[in-house]
Amino acid sequence: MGVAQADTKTRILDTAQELIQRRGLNAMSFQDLSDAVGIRKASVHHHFATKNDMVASLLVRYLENFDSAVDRVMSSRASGLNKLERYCNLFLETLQSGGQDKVCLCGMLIVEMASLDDPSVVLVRQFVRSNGRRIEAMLREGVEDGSIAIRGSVPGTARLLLAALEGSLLVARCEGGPKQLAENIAQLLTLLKKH
Amino acid sequence: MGVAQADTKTRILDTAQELIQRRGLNAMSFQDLSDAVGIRKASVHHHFATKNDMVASLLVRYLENFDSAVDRVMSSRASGLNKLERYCNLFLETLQSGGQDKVCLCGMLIVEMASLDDPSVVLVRQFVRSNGRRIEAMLREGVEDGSIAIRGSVPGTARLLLAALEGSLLVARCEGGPKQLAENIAQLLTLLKKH
DNA sequence: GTCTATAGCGCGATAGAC
DNA sequence: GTCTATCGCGCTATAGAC
Repeated sequence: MGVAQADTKTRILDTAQELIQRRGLNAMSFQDLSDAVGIRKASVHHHFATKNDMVASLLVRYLENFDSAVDRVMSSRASGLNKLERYCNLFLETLQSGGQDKVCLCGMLIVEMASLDDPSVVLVRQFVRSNGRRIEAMLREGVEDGSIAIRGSVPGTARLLLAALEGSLLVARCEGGPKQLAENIAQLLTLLKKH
Repeated sequence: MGVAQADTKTRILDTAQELIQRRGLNAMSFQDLSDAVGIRKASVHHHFATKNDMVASLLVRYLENFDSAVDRVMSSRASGLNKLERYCNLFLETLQSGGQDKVCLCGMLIVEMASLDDPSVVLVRQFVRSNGRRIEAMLREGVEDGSIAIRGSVPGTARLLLAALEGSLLVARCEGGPKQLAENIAQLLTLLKKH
């Protein structure tokens, strides 16, 4: 068998994710997917009956992958601050992976939330809540191990941090690119570091 | 003459801004505008030949209005921190004005930048650069008058602040609403306040 | 400045052969 | 699982009467 090519369903999802993160949900069509994957539009519909089904599948996969990546960061032996730094770098990888100009899939879909149907809306909200909670956990660890000093509440700081990361992804792609995002992350960590 | 109704062009722009901030550029059509304003689609085209012309006009007006609002904030006699607080509240007003669920027009258009043509792209970039510079000015004032203490560079802090505001607008509309945004702003100011 | 009417296209989605 | 073909709709944009 040798190295198998990713199955069609996966290739469709990969392409869809790339296009949505770059252009947005409403600027991506089944025709775009069909062109990129190299099959016909009707064949795309065979794998995903409707556009909303596709987005929902995409979100499930994205949340799983992101969660796994965060698991890996959190299960390391590093300090709270160090874990947080590696968590922030997940967003940097998002911007850089594939081509450029990508934002967080959920950041994009929050903006286009009015175009989403029921299952997808819930999943986007879940991403925000889940990441908020995990940032909280890292902050608490950092406070306990002495690597982080926060002003204000832990949940408040966590929510601000997530918002700052999503916003930095946005702004970076119109001014400064990955280098700008890296600077924003460094600045964020400076604010949290215990001096 | 009494109280004149806003002219048609203005009413079209008002509606377009509302719809774009709520749903996105690609989810707003000339038909939507025509329905909301109460004239026919062709009449909308009389005022704005193409969609891109309309977005460009909208951005020019938005940048002017936002700049004026920032002028008013900056020309007051308040401390640097106080000015910054009032500046942040401009974003809170954005979310609350009209209906709800609105994000910054430029935040929305950064996300949909791939769908923009030349004049509009430049204007969105200009918004980011201009606001970055003005936040820098307020930070410097605050450092001088002793109301603000920053860690890291002034330009770095300014860029992070703008990104955090844009991101907070996004996240707030999917979790927590205006109350959440207000909390994020309070948290931001806490980080900057000299203790 | 507003209207009716329509061109021309791309979209999401479906039917049915292979 | 992929294909050809097509439906029905909404979109941006234009032509031309009033």
